[in-house]
Order: sequence, then structure tokens, then C-alpha cells
Amino acid sequence: MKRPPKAPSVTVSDVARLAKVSKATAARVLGGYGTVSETVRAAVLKAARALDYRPNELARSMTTGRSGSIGVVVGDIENPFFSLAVRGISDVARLSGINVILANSGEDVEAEKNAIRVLLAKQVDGLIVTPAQSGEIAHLKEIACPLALLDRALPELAVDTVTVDDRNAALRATRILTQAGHRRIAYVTAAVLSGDFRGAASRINTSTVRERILGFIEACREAGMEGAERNIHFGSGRSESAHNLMQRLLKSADRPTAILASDSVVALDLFKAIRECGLSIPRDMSLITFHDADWTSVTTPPITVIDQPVYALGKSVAELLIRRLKGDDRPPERIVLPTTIIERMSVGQSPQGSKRP
Amino acid sequence: MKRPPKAPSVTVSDVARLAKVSKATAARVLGGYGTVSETVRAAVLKAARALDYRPNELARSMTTGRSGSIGVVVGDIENPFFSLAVRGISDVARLSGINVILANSGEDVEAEKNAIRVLLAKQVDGLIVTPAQSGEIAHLKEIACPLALLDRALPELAVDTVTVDDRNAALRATRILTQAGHRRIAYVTAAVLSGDFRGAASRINTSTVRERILGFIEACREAGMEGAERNIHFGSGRSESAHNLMQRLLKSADRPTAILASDSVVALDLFKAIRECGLSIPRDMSLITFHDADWTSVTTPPITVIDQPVYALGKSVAELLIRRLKGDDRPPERIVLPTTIIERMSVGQSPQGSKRP
DNA sequence: TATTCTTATGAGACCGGTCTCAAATGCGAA
DNA sequence: TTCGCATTTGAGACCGGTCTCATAAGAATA
Repeated sequence: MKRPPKAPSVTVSDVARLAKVSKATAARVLGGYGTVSETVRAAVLKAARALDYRPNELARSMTTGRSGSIGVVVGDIENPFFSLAVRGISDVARLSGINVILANSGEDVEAEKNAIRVLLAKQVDGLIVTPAQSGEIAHLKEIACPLALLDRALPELAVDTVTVDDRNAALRATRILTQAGHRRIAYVTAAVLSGDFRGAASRINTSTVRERILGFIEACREAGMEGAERNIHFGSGRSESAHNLMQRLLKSADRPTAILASDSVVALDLFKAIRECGLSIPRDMSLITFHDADWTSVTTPPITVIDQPVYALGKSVAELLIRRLKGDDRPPERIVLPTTIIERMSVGQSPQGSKRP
Repeated sequence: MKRPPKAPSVTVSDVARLAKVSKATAARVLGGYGTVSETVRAAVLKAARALDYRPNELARSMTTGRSGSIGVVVGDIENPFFSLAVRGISDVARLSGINVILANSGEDVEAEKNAIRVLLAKQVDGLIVTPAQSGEIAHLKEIACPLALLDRALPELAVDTVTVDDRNAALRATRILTQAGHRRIAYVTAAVLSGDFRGAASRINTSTVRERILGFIEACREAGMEGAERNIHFGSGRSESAHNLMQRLLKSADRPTAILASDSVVALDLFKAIRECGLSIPRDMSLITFHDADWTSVTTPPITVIDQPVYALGKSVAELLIRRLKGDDRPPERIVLPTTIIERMSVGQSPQGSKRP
């Protein structure tokens, strides 16, 4: 590999030489610390301008120990949920003069571990992570710098956490469905299950998903539906396409009349699949999804959604983390942001006499 | 400010001491360079493991001069166009073990300058920028490290550039409209104009926008429509809401029968505004937009779009830049990716006898 | 066995900043 | 006039790596 443009960058020493002062003095004015007389300050500044001096942030970080950047590990930036959250984080970070190094985990623990390792090696001052698996958190526990969790809580990890009231949200959303008479409701998520589900929600590794499912099951019980666990479908869009899932659902013995989708990406696939199967929303199938994605209001019919304050979610974790960076040592905070349900037109009365095909 | 967790990190010297070798030798095995005997290597590795040594990437970067990360400055990550492109960039970067530091410019030149300054101070090895203004590029010219342009070309800047065939895309899209009989077509973009437009496309500071407008005007001319310039509307969603614009358009003397939208965010606003004004697509108003955003296929009617290979756009710039980082010194490449038009149901025949209200 | 060539190791400079500490300077007070 | 104190300044160590260069040990050649 060729030695690329060995940019002979201007250093503090160069400036000092031109300004005829010591390196220490030049560094003082350039770095904005210590005390320097006005005359000397002006001279140094002039020399710096003449030489077009640019500080080397890396060298600075090396001695100070702080890099002025935080690392953010999310599942997938392409998912509008995350890109909006990242936007919230960035906005807050920028205000504090901190910048953000982004990494995708693709919801894979190994990739997550790796990303964290790299970020840590880069000496980020703090880390915001959306943990892919709540089962494997050893790598999170041993993180030495401030850590904050986004969207997913980890009971065993006492760190600042910002989530939404997933359980309650799912509960309320499911109630809307049960109150409309639905008795066969499917819950569909992209999350994959490591191991067997068998209805033991505790086995679910993503806190967000677990909480939602708990809420879902609770609402089902309220409505007198037992065995709602069987109607929970994992890995949509990953291990199985939404279209396949849809066809499987339609052929099944307890063909659902309503679906609760765990995120807007899954919901969009489901929406398309429902159409492709020749079904109509909400006549043949009701649909509610998490995340008020932009498209949900323009479909026919528009979709009833659980509106999560995604931007605020990002903003809050960033604020929490930055406060921590500034030396705050209060006990970890767990903020739970409220969701609201935006009722649109995708929920209909359960078709009363619907017989199995 | 308190001195936060002064994590007394394990250094090469520590490992060397435990392994009873010199710092240089330990550094050789830990850094993976030079030649070391198997016995010593094993001893050092063992010591490193015992101490849980983690390399300090910053210190490494300092001496090597390369930081192993690239900076990406985009207009707005929240726009699905950019988040998809960033995804393409990240994927390629990860494969090369390079990571990405992201910055938002919010399409503001000053913010862009600032972001670049910060990124450069962090010693990024290369930069990918979506320049906000083609008028102000002095700050781009003086960048010392490899630079690549994403989505927007700058004729005066001889650097690797990846764009799409905006002009031709707009031309073809507009033709679809003119061939459907439309003679009053509006072009709507979120880009803001610094100064006065007066039909001089050369005054437009964003190459992408300029090229598209050129294509638009050309197609209008072909169809015998002069003065198409008057139907170009800037700053939608920024200086004026889409709803207001819509109402203004409907009241205007040459009330348009079709709209070409410059990006999917604008298009979504327009779509909603059209509905709110009680109009129907495509009966009262035809609509085509740039970017095959996910929602465009699920609306009623689904929207005809200009499909840009966004992911490939990001992938290509990243590849170009990384090649550059590896020492490639071929003359700058300007890649223009082809677009395709996906015709859906949002274009109708122009209402023949439509009279002005 | 003496000589040359490899290969493995150690000593220490270096990257570009920060920061400690001591010396130099200037000023008011005694 | 002299002393003491506050303020500026300079010298140099340091951060945690990389890397050059010299040396030591071992292998190959003569």
C-alpha cells in the first residue's frame, strides 16, 4: 500500500516557531487553557492563521483521555424507527459539540460485540446501544465507559435506559382489537427467537418484544382468549417472508381476523401481503402496527398505529448519556416514555360468521 | 468538570512487563507487524489475555497517520433516501474494517463546513459529502484527504463522484406526463434558492436539482410548452408548507394538472395536501416523484416513481473512496447510475376540458 | 572454525497535543 | 530599596502506540 498524501500538517510547534514563543505557550492559546498575555495571544493567533493551523483532535484526545465522540449501535439505520432516533441523538450531541460514530448491528449479537469493541478502541466517551439480545449481555457489563440503552431495557444492567411503555401499548392496542370482537389475533414480529418459545415469554431475548408480547397476551386473556401464545409469529421478513406467513395464517385452523405488527417495516410487508392475498383491510383483516411511519397515514385505509415518541427517545438517551459524561453520578435512570394510539381506519368489527375455509 | 472514570487502561508496556519482554516486542505481536518468534508471541498473547489488553486505536492512529474511519456528511439521515445510501456506505466500509462517522448538514452550508472541519480534525482518512450548495465549494477544494461526492456533482471539483442520471430521469418522467396530455405541470422541490431564479437554471446551487429542472424544462419544450420555468416551486416543506403551496397552485391562473416531486418526503406532503384539498389522484391531479420510497407502492393509487439505485449509490461512492485510500491514483471517476421509472397508477390523462376555476 | 547472512529482540525516538513545574517577570507593599 | 506575591513563560515529561536502528543469537556458508 502506497503511503498516501503524507499531509505535512501544521503543528503547535510550527506555530510556536513562527510566533517566536515556546511550544507550551502556543499550545496554551491554541488549546484555550492556562493563562497567556494578550500580546502573545495575538501573535500566536496571527501565526496560526498564517500557517492555516488545524488542531489534531486525535493527539488532543490522546492526552486528555476524552475523544469528544460517542458511539451508537443500532439494529438497522435503514429502519425509519432507528434513523429517527439517531436523528434525535445527533441533534442533542451536536449541541454539546460531541459527534456520533454510528454502527449497525443488524440485530446480531456478534456484530454488536464487534461494533462495541471497535468503538471502544476508538476511545468513544460513551456508548448508546440497542441491545440485540437480552440473553447475552456479558460484553455490555464489562464496558468501562458510560453506557445508555435505547428502546430496550436490561433489568440486570443498571444503566440509564430510555424505553417506551411497550407492554401497556400492546395491551391497549390489543384491546382495541378484542373490543371490536376479534378473537383470533396474530402478533407478528421480525425478531428471531433463539431456542424454543412454547409460550414462555421470559425466553424472549429482546425486552421490547417480550414486553409487547406480555401486553398482548394479557389483553387476550382479558377477553377470555387462552393460548394466545400460539398466535405469535417470529422472524417475519427474516426467516420467512411476510407473504408466506400470510398464506400460512390464512390456511391455519384458527385463521386470524386481526394482526398486531411489531414494527412498521413488518407492517408494510404484511399490508402488501394482505392485498396480494386478495383480502381487504379492515373488512377481512384488521391491522395495527407499532410506529407511526410516514406511510401509515396515506394508505387506503390508513393504518391505526401505536405512536412512539421516537425522536424524543433518541433525544432523551443522548441527554442522559451526555449528562453522565459531564460527571453526573446519580443512580441510573430508567425513563419510560408514553405512547399514544392513533386510531385510523384499519380496524373493523370481527366478521361474525366467519367460517374456516 | 469532574475527572470521570480514569480508567487505568492496560497498555503495551504493561503486557510487555508481564510477559518479560521489551515494549517493542510486545507491540510487535499486539500490533501484528514485524517478526516475532512463536514462543514469545504465545507468551505475549497470554499476558495480554490475562490483563485483558485492549488496543488504543487513537494512539495507533496518531503514529500511523491513518484513523481507519471515514466521514460522511449528508443532508438529513432522516430522509429515507440518505439513510439507505448511508446503509450502502456502511456495508462497504465494514467489509474493509473502516468505520463511519456520520454528520448531518441539514442542507446548510455553514453546518456542512463545520461538520467537515470537525471530521477533518478527527483525522478521518477520507470524506464522502453531499454538497449542499454548488456555489460555495471553497471549503471542499481545500480538503487534503481523499474526497468523494454522493448524489451531487460539482463540475469544478475533480473528485470521484457518483450520481444518477437526474436530467434524463426528469426528462422521461415529464414526458410521461406530457404524453398523457398534461400541459400545465408543476415541479416541486424542497431545495431553497439563494437569490432569484428567473428561469436561469444555472443559478441553482444543487446540481441534482439543477439537472432535474433542466430535464423537466426540456421535456416541456418538446411538448411545445414555453415558460415552464414559472411552474417550478422551491422550498416546499421549508419556506412554505406543501399544503399552502397546493392551495396556491389550485388558485393560480395556470393551475397545474400534474406534479413532478423532487423527493419522496415532498411527495408525501403533496399527496396528503392533494387529498386535503379534496382532489383525487389521478383524476384531478397526476403525480410522479423521485425515489421509490416504501410508501409509494401502498397508497391508493400507488405512485409512479423514478427509481434511483440509492443503495448502489452509497455502495459505489464508498468503494471509490476506499480504493482511493488504498493508494489508487487514477484520475477521478464520475459514475452516473441509471434510473428506471416504475409506472404505477398516479398518472392519468389530462382532464381535457378543465377550465380555470 | 571463522565468516556471513538471517532472524529475533531491545533501546529509544517519534507522533501532536496536554500539563506540571520551575524560572522569570512585573507590581505593590513594607 | 527590597521583599513577596501574582502572573507569564519555557523546558520537558507524558499519553500509548509505531517504527528505525543497532545488537545478539542462531543458521548457513566457506
